[in-house]
Amino acid sequence: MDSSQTSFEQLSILPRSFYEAPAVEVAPSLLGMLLVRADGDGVLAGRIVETEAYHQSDPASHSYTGPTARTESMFGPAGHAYVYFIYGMHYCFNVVCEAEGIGSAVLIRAVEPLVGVESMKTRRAAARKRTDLTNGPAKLAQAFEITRNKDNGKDLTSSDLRICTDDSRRIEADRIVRATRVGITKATDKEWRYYLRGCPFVSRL
DNA sequence: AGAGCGATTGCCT
DNA sequence: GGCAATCGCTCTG
Repeated sequence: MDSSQTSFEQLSILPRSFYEAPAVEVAPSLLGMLLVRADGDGVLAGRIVETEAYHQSDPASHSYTGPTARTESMFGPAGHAYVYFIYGMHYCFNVVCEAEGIGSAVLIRAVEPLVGVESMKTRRAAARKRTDLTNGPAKLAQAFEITRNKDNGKDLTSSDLRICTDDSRRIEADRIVRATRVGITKATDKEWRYYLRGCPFVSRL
């Protein structure tokens, strides 16, 4: 897709009602939306191209065994961030879904880098190509400087970390691929991963 | 109190 | 394609 045509003056932040739905519905709806970090250091933006849904009834989900100190924000109100630390070195970013008290979220697995690419490169030393900048959950967290301390629990409708819509670019339903999730060992049969067909910024085909 | 593990990544063969 | 890195959280004793 041609990213240079994006007009950031037309962006509007997704309302909380967008997230107050089952994660399996929010996950494909998020494809094509823009993840934006806008703080004192400048603006970073990327188009969401790959997501995964997680739910309380799902053995692969962090919320499966009920709320803990680690997963508290996943049970919080919709439209907030759930950021977790994994493998001793990586952060992953989720958006919380459904009503407060229900452990439901969508993992953002990949975005197409659009704005602040040079800034992202300074944090992603291992990335040799633009497609390696944000094609994985921990990679995009590093590129957008998303950490648990800084961002866990943040309200995505009213903070420096936002998800916006760009109305002119609705994703056609036949461009969305549904597949099994990546990296999990339980409930591997569930097809709760969604990505844009043929998109080079997806973590894995 | 301590062992084991994980919604990953990058380097090596 | 295989595997080490690295540590907070969870579970067990």
